[in-house]
Amino acid sequence: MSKKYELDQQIGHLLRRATQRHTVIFSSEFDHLQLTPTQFAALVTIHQQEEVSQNHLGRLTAMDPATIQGVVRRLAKRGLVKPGPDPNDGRRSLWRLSPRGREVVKSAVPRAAKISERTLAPLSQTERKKLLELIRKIT
Amino acid sequence: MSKKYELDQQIGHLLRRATQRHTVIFSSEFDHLQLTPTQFAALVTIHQQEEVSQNHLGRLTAMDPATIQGVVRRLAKRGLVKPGPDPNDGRRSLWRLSPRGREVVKSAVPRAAKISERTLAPLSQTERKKLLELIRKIT
DNA sequence: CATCATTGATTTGTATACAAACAATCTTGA
DNA sequence: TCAAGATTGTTTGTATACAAATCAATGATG
Repeated sequence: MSKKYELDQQIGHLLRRATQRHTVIFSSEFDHLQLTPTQFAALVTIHQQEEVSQNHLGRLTAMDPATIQGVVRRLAKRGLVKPGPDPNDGRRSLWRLSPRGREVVKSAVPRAAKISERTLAPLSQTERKKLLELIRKIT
Repeated sequence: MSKKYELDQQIGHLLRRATQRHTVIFSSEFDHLQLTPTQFAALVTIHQQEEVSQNHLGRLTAMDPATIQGVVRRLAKRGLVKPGPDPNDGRRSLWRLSPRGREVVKSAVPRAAKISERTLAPLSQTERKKLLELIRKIT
């Protein structure tokens, strides 16, 4: 006797639904800054690295070369990041935050914490810890 | 003293990473059928409903009207689903599986179970249950 | 040092994902 | 019954996401 296939019990579907809810929360907090989750991830990571090549940035933020290319291009168009040459490697461009980019990161980080908080709001402190631990294991 | 902002400790980033890994597993199992996760979700749901309108299908699978439109259109182009008129509502089209669509679902469901299994492989049985329970809570 | 594999970045094509605006149709309430 | 509001589905535009092909530049190896 085969069990019925239930979408709501499949990890893939649940991941998708949870991501959707998180995205809604993210947009509501970042509405004024007009930043997407991936754009924010890229900005914060450039901030932490000071200076980083495009593909390396992609690896640090889990985006493939084609994806990070688009993200960086849009951030550059808005003047939040600036490219510079790599004296040791003619293929690379090294990306840095512009002054405006630094401002944005500064005002964004506290909001980002709030987003994680709101996303995990249905859970107790113990459950939050457990969830992060378990998700990390299947990553 | 402010703690450093760590991408790897944010629920949003972890959800994204876990989804990426799941997608890779999904693709490897469904390579021969050339089905995406959302396409499969739509097919299974039509199968369970026998007959369903486009927007309702979208709600059942957590896709907005614009997204489900594209998914259904691609499935229809491949002859896996067929539209019919709704005698009670001139706006609706009622979608059903084609014979070929039923075959695909039949061969796909066991593979889908395997995908969930592989995705959760790093976890014990207890942990799997716990993870599904916790993710469901933040959905 | 010449060759060949590797890496960095871009481009094209396909597939979600969703906001916003729209036309057609249906439902409801005064 | 009829006007107002809601629902169904489409279209446009923007933003991931990734495969695959390509080109330029670097690195490794004999």
